[in-house]
Amino acid sequence: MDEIILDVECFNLKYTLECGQCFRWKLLPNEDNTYIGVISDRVIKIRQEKDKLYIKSNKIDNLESVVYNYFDLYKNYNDIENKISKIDKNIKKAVNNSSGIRILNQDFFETVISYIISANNNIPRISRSINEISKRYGKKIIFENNEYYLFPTPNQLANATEEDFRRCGVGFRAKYIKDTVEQFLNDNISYKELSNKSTEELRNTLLKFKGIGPKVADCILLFSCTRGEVFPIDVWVERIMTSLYFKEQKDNIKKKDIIQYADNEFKEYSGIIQQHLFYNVREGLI
DNA sequence: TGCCAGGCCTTCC
DNA sequence: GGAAGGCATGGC
Repeated sequence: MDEIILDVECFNLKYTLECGQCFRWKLLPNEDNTYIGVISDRVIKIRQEKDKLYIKSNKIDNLESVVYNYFDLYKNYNDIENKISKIDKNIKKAVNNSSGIRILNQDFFETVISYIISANNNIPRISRSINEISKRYGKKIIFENNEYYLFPTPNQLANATEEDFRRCGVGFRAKYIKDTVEQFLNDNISYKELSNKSTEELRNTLLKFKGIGPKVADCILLFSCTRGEVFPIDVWVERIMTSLYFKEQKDNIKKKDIIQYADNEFKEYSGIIQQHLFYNVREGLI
């Protein structure tokens, strides 16, 4: 099997895949810092040693550009981390703890469904549900004698019922998923067309789907639409932002106030800062 | 047992 | 437009 080797800078595979923005990558036991997962139409096995990535796949054509795009390797994160470290001492500390996190560019439809599932849910169960949906409806790929499944297209999910989704463990979100799949099919939604919209327009489009509220919309915008200026606020980020920046008013702080703070202070780097904060607070580092 | 999980929808004011 | 209550399910 061919393997490609890429030089990278300011990149940490572990932090990037374990900071909660994606749900399907699996750390292989008995292999050092090696992950296996799916990017668009192929299975990827990837390992990092210092500033080198070692990558294998069932599909070798365009592999380099697919990996570059997915892991956002075209961008200079040294510059970004230097800039945001100057914002304040909290950010500096967080970035120092998790240097090398990158914002992934994930598939739009998969991200929409994944984050609908994420609402009021926990990460292990989110992963199980997404894997179950892929296994039942996605294309099977054999790689190194194991079976993997692509995330299904809207067409592949066209005949799945609400009850079918419920069997994948998504609970009350089944009807939201069913509804969203129907909208994708009826309106023939393609990311290519949506990508021309402004962030505000695109958010409003997403908010029309059942099961997508402000937080889920912002995650979709950040993790699959290259909108780095959004600042998704979940319970963890709300907690840490309140304790870091709103200590005096902690009893009546609103999400609106936190978003305004991020807009003013973090600006176009809100998204990457949010990921550092999320990783740090969940790992108990700050 | 009761509470929580990367919130959102519906109902009611 | 804003505040409550309900929601599937599994882990702790």
